This record gives sequence, structure tokens and C-alpha cells, in this order.
Amino acid sequence: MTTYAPQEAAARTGVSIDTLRYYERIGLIDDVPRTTGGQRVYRDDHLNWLGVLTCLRRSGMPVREMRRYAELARDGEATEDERLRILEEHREAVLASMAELRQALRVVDEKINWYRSRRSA
Amino acid sequence: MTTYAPQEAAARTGVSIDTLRYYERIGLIDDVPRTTGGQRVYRDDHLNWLGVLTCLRRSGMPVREMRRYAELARDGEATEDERLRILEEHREAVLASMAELRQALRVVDEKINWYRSRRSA
DNA sequence: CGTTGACCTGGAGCGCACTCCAGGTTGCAC
DNA sequence: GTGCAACCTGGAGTGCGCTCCAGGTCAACG
Repeated sequence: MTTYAPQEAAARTGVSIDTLRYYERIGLIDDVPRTTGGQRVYRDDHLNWLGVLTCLRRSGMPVREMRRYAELARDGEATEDERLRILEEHREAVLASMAELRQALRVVDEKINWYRSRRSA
Repeated sequence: MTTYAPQEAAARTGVSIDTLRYYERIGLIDDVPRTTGGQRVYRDDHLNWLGVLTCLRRSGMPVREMRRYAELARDGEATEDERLRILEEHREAVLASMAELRQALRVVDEKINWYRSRRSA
């Protein structure tokens, strides 16, 4: 069973060590096992879970909601419907963001073309 | 020449009155003309400029950079190349965000399907 | 002329998501 | 066993983009 020191876990997830601790403190990650001396030891399932978190985070889910999701995940199968609902809602939010970006892109492209045509004139 | 009181300007741009003042204070908007009593009077060109700002803002341009852009715009034609450069750079940033969202969406969709298949099982 | 709601200013406060720090401990390498 | 980097904790600090507030002024209406 592969294990990872904090630095290694940070490198593999793209999340800083401080943020790893922060995520643990606020309950986004379950308490991470320790060495006898108290140093954290991450495992593959931690990294996988962190992968899910960063995906949600990067797509704009607020930490508050990720927390709710994490909490439900901790509570087992009975919460699967609720978790599905959260993801479906998030999916809509992501689609909305994408639509907003697409629209902004159109405007930006227009302006870019305007500047370019000015330059070549 | 149509004019707009702050409330009206806010309503038409989707930007709060406080934010309008804030944008002016930090130099995103030129000093807005006033009544003799000192109350702001917005005009169509203000609203149009605010449209550009909100578009840039919503697509993730940091205020710092919008400020730079506004500053250049104030300085006239000579800065058009630089403004074009900023927009081209922003365009790339927007495309990158969209790509990130698309990728997140794929993961979210996968998880949604997983939950759905569990439910129907 | 009085009322009332919109507006003014400067500055403080807020929520978010980290990030950094001091002062101390651990653990591996030599 | 000594050195030294990596790690620990609790708590303070940061940057961003607003948002709110107190205490006062303005403007349109009846």
C-alpha cells in the first residue's frame, strides 16, 4: 500500500501542504493517519479524493458546498441521493459558467478584431 | 442625450451603486459628471463602458488588469497595440478556463452517472 | 417650505480561500 | 548521536472584490 509524505501528496495533487492541512481542518478531508511521531501519511484514496475536490473547486464549487458533499460522503450510502442532487446542481452551475465565458469570448473577439482592423488600416 | 441617475445606471448595467462608485474610485471609470449639487449623472457611453467591464470581469479578468486596460483607454490611440495585447492574453485565459470547466464537467458527469446507476440498481 | 427618498463621502467591514508564521518536534542520513 | 530538512500546531495575516455604514446633502413633489 503506497503512502505519501505531505510534500509528495502536495506534489501529486497540485494542492499546497498548507491547503492540505486547511482542507483537513475544515473537514474536506477525513483525519489523515499519522506516524507515531504525529506526521501525516497520505494514501491513494486520499489522493483520489483530493482529485475530486480539486475538480469541484476548479469548476467553481464553493468550499462550503464541498464541505457538505464531504460530510455526506462520510455518512455512507444513505446520502447518495443527496450527493447526486448536489452534483446535478453543480453541473448546471458549470454549464452556466461556460455559457457566460462563451458570451464574454464573443465580445472579446469582437474587440480584438476591431483593434486589429484599426492597426492594419 | 439620455442621462441616468445612479440607480438607473445600476439597474441597466447589473452593477450595484456601491460598485459603480468603487469602480470610479479605483479608476475603472473616468470621473462621472455631476449635477450642480454633486450627484452623478451617467450617460450612454458610461453604460457601454460598464458593459465592457462586466464582460471582462465575469470572464475572470482581475480588477488590477482591467484598471490597466482602462488607464490605456484613457490615454488614447497610441495605446491600442497594448490594449490589443491585453485582450489577446485575456482571450487565452478565457479559453483556458473553458477547457478547465469542460474537463471538470466530464468528471462530474461521470460521477453523476455512477450515482444514477447505483440508484437504479 | 417641508418632507422624503435618493444621493454624497470617507472609511470600516466582510466573506472567501487560502497562506504564512513562530516556536517547537520528528525522522532520516551520515 | 548529530545535523538538518521536513513536519507539527494554533493562530494571525493576506488579497480580492466588493458591501455597508454614519452622518450629512440634494432634488422633486405637493
